[in-house]
Amino acid sequence: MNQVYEPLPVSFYQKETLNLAQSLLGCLLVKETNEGLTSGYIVETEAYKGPEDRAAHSYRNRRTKRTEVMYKEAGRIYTYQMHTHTLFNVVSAGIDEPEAVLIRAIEPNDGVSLMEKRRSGRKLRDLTNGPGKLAKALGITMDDYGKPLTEPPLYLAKGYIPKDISCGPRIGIENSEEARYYPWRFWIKGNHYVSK
DNA sequence: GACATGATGCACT
DNA sequence: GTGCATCATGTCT
Repeated sequence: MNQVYEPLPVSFYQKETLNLAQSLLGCLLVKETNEGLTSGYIVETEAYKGPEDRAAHSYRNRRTKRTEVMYKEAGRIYTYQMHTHTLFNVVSAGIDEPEAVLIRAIEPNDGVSLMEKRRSGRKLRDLTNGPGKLAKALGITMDDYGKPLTEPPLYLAKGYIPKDISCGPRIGIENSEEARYYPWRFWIKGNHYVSK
């Protein structure tokens, strides 16, 4: 299949994690598979900041097989399994700085019918408005773990500049004590496809 | 090897 | 709003 979008360069990812989490909003997330090309504009993200962030997998520098890619350079893919779902993160910060940005929701763009098929015929709005949902809709799996986001089959491309960004506490980390209140979740204000 | 846990989603009330 | 399926991963033994 021909590549129809130009991947963003690695320099795009080389910024402070909270900054990157906001910069990702409006970018086009593209996945190419044998079944076809699917894409969506990122509308919701969450930043996870390394050793001091109680909610991060890399809290207290916990370096395991799962978190290993977080210690690599920015712009790599960090996927992991949660219950029966795959969640997709963008690795941020420098070498040995285990930070990442979770992509929580996208706005469907290309390949909507394929995404509907992968999501058992659910309606447009329910296709990609959650981290597990968008991974399934785009066909993101653990096979993508550790690969660079700067080339197919999974990459980011230029999208649009969001008009207005909101922030608030992250979702689903109630057991993370003080970290549960950090306003490190970002979304495009008023967007129809934000998860909550 | 055994066991506890969860950055979720879905069905149900 | 509440309950729970379900399994990879991490930790302890």
